[in-house]
Amino acid sequence: MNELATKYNPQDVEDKWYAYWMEHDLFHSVPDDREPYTIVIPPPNVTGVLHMGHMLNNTIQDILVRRARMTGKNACWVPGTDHAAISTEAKVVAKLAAEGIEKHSLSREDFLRHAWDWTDKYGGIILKQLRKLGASCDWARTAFTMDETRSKSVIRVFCDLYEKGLIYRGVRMVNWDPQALTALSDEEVIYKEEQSKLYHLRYKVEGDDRYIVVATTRPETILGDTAVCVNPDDERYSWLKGKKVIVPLVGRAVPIIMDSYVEMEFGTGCLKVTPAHDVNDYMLGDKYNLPSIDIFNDNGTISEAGGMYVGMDRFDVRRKIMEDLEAAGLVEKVEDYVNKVGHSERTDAVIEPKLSMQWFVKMESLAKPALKAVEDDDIAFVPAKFKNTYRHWMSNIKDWCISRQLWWGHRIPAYHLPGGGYVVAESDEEALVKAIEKTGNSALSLDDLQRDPDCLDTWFSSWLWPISLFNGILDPGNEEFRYYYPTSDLVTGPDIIFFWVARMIMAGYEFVGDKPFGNVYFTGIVRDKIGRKMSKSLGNSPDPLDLIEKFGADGVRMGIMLAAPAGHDIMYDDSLCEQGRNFCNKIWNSFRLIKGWEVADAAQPESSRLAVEWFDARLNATMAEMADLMGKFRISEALMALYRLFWDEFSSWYLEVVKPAYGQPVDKTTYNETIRFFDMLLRLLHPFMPFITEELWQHLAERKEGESIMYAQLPEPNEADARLISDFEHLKEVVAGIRTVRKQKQIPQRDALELNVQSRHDSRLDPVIVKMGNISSIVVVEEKNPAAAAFIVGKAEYSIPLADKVNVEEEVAKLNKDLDYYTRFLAGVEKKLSNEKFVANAPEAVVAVERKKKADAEEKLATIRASLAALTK
RNA sequence: GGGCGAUUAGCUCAGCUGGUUUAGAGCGUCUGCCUUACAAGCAGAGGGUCUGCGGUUCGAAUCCGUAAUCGCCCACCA
Repeated sequence: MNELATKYNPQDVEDKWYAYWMEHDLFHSVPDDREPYTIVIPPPNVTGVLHMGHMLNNTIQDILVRRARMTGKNACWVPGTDHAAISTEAKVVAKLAAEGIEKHSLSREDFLRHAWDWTDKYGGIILKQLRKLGASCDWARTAFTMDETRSKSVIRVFCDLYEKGLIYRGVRMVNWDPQALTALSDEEVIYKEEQSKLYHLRYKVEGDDRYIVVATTRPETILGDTAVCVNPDDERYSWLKGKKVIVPLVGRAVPIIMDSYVEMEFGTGCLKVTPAHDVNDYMLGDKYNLPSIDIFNDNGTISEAGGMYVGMDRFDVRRKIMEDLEAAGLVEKVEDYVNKVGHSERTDAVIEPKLSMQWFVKMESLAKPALKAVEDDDIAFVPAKFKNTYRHWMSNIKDWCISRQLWWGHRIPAYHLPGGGYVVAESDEEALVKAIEKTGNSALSLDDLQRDPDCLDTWFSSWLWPISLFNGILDPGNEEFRYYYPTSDLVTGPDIIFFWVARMIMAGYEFVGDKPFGNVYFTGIVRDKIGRKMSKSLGNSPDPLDLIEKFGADGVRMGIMLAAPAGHDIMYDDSLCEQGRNFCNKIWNSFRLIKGWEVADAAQPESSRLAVEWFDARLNATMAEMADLMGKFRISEALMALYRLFWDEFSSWYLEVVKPAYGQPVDKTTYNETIRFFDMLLRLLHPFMPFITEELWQHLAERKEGESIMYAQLPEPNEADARLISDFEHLKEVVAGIRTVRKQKQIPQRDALELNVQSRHDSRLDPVIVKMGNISSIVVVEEKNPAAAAFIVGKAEYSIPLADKVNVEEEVAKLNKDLDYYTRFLAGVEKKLSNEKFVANAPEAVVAVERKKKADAEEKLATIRASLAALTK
């Protein structure tokens, strides 16, 4: 088998095994008697490409799913994509624009045809990329938020909520994206701190030669001013009561209103009121019945209503109007000012608050059971700290603006009637029936009904995902839904806790009456080495596919997982992947070693028998530790435990002990046990590193066609012999001591040495010491041989007689160092024990530990003193 | 403005209800080694007054208070 390359080459195996798994349909799940384990993928944007965040997220899901499969569960990981209304529509609009086609020069139907073409062309690339990663998704179940079942589910839910009175339509101040030309929900607005200016403008008082100064960050909106507001308690302005001021440049006289909303300390204490373009001003306008002048077109240019600068962009106007105000002597001063500006999450355009007719969902009643479920840990958040964030949002929840002025998405199933009013229905036919019923006009035809032009927020389909994937909205009694729902774990980023997680929980209780999942694992955000978020614009995000090419999928998975505790951001660096790749190589070479052995019908050496016994215990201990850690979603710690088991215990110790001398065969018993261990290690590794483990597992024994490590089971660990494990730890130190002596005295490994030992309690593992240290014999001595190099392990002193090679002074110095250390250590323990309060108050067990420490230290000191005496007599 | 979280070795992090021989791991660093599985490796070594200050306690990285720094979330001061 040593014709195998000395280096593992992932490219030779990855695609091969993925194809094998697919060919044998190993990812597919159907309901059966086993316990289900279900994960639904957070659907990536249909036209997106894989980035580091997906990489982390999907690696975790694959680990959970593969492990579940290997512990006897019926694991089902459902993949799919999201239509991503705004961002997909934006991409299509941009593509059309590049071809010289304006969106609105097309009919809705033609535009949608282009959008579907685009989706067919670029859609699902990301799912193909996930295969490179090894994702064991049940591809036969691949869904799309705009496929038939999901679309019908969305419409059904809309109608249901409408019937329940939880959906309403009305004119409200909403977040307007002037680039995407649509309303957004509050969650889709990202506030960014920006360096801007605070402009102090002079408003002349009507019929007076005085003026007042108003501070604003948005001078262009004076075109829509319909009042100026001051605090009623502000004595500086009490003289203004009942007066009017003239809006600069515009020349409109507007009233002074007085409201305690205005902070006297801020700016000049005078607030200009533009009800159409600011949420608070809207509130004031409402309260004081002010006119509202909408000065913007939908695209952010000045409208006719603005009266000046018509057609100019809002930011150009800001510059221009300041010039004009300056020229007119109406600018008091301009200050630097840092404020927060809302940007569209999808297009990054600066949000414009805008009054418009939109559809909303009343959230309060939906939030109640969803909040309780998380409070009660019926749905567990990992890490739990996100409960705080969730609680806060849920208990201050606002109505959800669900309409978007887009064409790409689920069209709102509302039909406007000729004489005003509307009906909501799941189909055109039903709408007509309802319309006739409502109007009493039996002559109505479909042509008389105007379907509402708006689409629904993307998240209005995503929040149904765990339900609609199993057709639980349209057919809640179906077998699959009853089997797979509620799903087990959800793995996602904390950035979509409100967008998605919270809403799925609400949907679960509202539409099914049960939670959508049991645990939510929040991943960290992948950052670069210096802590910056990975982003396209910074160019600091590696392409995951390049990494897979370079380090292998297993190496990348391993590397990224080593650094990823739940909820902690991860600092990505290529060295992590290198570590993963190196580990693959280590596994590969261990395999080469074992497969290179010749097997003989010989007696098993005692050292090998002991090593087998020990490693069996070690393996079981780690299996138990991993099960515990995985149960707590401490995945990276479980992986680290396994990494160390394989590398430090199995490769560095077990294999070195049982490895036959060069050219010698290995006995059959040891060989079989070694294969058994390797098989079990591969199983443990498989969820983390699916490809290399499949490759080696297939080589390890004859396998039937279609057989796979994917379904090799992980047994419950046995009770591990803790005593044997700790004895072996002692042994490792002894061997290390021998190695140190060899190194210091420049004695090659091939020269056998005698080992002396004093005050030792156990000789059970001596054959292993003999083999690992190349020891000719272990001799128990009463007194230290002065011509021997010594070292202490635990309470025992070991020494290697070396005659002339030993420098007595050095040995004495070494012993004195130990003497000093343990003397001080003993002093510390004695101090504790002589403290009456400690002995009186500390638990008995703790005191006993200290007494044991004291006794051990005294015994050790006695040994050291005796050796020193022997050396210096 | 409110809240939450963090601060432990050069880096990334464990350290769970205070008491595991005077704080652990991985990576990196340094020193030897091309030893017949693996230099993507092997054998070793060094490295921390647990962010500062105060408190509680027989005992504090761990609990409390406080300050600083960083991060995140929420909020209608233009």
